[in-house]
Amino acid sequence: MKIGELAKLSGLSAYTIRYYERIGLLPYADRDQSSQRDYDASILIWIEFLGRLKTTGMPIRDMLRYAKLREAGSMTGAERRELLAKHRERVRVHVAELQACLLVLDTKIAGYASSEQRMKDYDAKPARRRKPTGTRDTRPL
Amino acid sequence: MKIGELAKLSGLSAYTIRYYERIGLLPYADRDQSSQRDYDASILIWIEFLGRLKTTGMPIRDMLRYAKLREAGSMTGAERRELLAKHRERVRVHVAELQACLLVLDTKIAGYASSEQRMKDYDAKPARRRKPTGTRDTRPL
DNA sequence: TCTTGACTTAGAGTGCGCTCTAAGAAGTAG
DNA sequence: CTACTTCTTAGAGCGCACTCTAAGTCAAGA
Repeated sequence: MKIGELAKLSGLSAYTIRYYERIGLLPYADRDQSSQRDYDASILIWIEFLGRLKTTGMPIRDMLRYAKLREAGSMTGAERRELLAKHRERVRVHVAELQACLLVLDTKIAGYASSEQRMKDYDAKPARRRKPTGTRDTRPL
Repeated sequence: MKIGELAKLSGLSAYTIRYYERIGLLPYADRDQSSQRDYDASILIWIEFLGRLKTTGMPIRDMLRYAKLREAGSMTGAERRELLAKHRERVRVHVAELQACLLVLDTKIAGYASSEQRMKDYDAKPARRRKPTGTRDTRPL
């Protein structure tokens, strides 16, 4: 498989694939007789995993550390496990933060929605409006 | 409140506060007689909200759009609501992705843990080892 | 044969979000 | 008064992760 095809299958650009190889995130690829990269489909699994690390916000330098350990062989399993476990905890914390932010967003959006509702009420019957009693002020920021 | 104190209370650096003002994310602050910024505590609520937008991955240009709408007054409520609602959906999608990634990480970490266990077993009784039967190969990537 | 298009390399450029520098003014403690 | 800290500005610099350019090689199709 040439770099263009790998790009399509992996979702990375050919630029990015070469960049990843340059920095060591992807292993040096075999070249064909005209020194073009020739990939085995198995690389896709690794790229997919890198994508998950990236999605979860791992910086490239940490992925690189993982990649180096992986290349170093099976003796590095404990260290890799530790690296991933620490990362997992960070991701969990981040997910919890995001969920808290989602609650705030929900509240704010609901506030805007009720503002709009009050606007519509006002437009529909401007002479009949009265001080709201049971409804607290939900004017958004 | 001067910029240094606001920096402490908000968690932003004074550099960042000035930068945010420069680009329009924070309103132009009143200056005292010696032209130093003098803040009202109410700005903290806005900064906190910006922080949530940032945590959830909103780019500054979108925060800026929201800030401009906010400054433009209450007529922009519907547009702000829409902006936040779209953002909320993106965040929800992202959270779901992260949770999927967490499952993969869990599996991988469990794989390393069982590798280590097998290593220990091997070290403990190297003469008694046998082909695993009920246990599938959990060698991690 | 000619052209098209995908590939190669080293290295420059981009966009984001800060982060810091330089030079100077003003308030505060000893 | 002196020294120290905190502030002011405009603008330069940085780290990250790409993204692209330039100049050239190579193989396949009209």
